[in-house]
Amino acid sequence: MRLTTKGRYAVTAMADLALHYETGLVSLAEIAERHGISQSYLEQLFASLRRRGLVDGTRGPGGGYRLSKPREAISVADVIDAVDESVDATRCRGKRNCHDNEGCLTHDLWEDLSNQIRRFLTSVTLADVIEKPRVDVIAKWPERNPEPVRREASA
Amino acid sequence: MRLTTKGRYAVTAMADLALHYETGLVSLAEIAERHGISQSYLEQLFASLRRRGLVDGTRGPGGGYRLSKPREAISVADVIDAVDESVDATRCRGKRNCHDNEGCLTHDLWEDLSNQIRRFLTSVTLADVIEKPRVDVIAKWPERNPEPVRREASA
DNA sequence: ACCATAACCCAGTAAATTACTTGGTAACCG
DNA sequence: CGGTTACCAAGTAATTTACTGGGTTATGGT
Repeated sequence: MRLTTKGRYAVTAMADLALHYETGLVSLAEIAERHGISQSYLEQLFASLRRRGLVDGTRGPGGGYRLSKPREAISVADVIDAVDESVDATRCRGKRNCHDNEGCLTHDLWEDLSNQIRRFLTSVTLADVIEKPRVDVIAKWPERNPEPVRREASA
Repeated sequence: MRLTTKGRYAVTAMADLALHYETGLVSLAEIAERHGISQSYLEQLFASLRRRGLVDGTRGPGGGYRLSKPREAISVADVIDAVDESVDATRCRGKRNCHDNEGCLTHDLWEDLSNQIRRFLTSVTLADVIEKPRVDVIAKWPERNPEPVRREASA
């Protein structure tokens, strides 16, 4: 399972682009400055984002980056996938060969967890990120067993 | 966000204990053998699990470990917490000082993600893990925006 | 009493990954 | 034509993970 500073930086930078969508192009120098991220590191991340078609770059003075799609059309999952490779929680990367060429005892668990995470990150767009009403409210799901330990399953 | 082999090993080992709950004590040698995990590494993990009161150990010949509570009373989150420290996805570990001593642009997002993950892992017990009907079914939530990018919200 | 077995404990290390640096080239604008 | 910015490739420092080694302590069997 991969979810590190790299992915966080990428989402932060993309959120920045989303915020300044009308302003026009945003340079990496600005983003680096605003969020305290190494500019060269950002360049690497944007190389990936560009390859995935999430941003367009323009060179020369006054150049910079902009989102290649509307803010509502880019999910956080898209961004993380681009730089982080995957949010897969299984060891076998989906193939069911974790132990002795068959699924390990916990394979299904990690697969399910991966699906949950993916479902959540896919449901949140850059537009959601930059408008402040907590996305937790947006993505609210019924809580079934918030405290499974201390009580009988009454439902 | 931390969710690595360490946590997976721990959950696998605990699931093994859950499976052999009636049999009595299970030695680390058995677990190591069955799942291809280094025994010394397991010892470290079980030190943490013991400190958290999730398992009881018995020394001497015929000794080993057993769950200190019923299988239904131990969640996957308990296990991962014990060895992995946290499944917190934020950089600031919950404190809102990610950038310039205030919450960064994406703080809420990671906090919400952490809550989602926690909610899921808390809802799955060791009993769920070892009985095969996919826990995905158990923890099934209504899908709101499975593919937000490519279609209108028709629901 | 003794020995084998297992938990228990501490500290070190190899491998992998992440985060970042350095040093360039290519397009664009005035 | 010179400065600015994206774009590209490779190397390195720091951190973390996964694992090893060398012990001590409790217990059960003979």
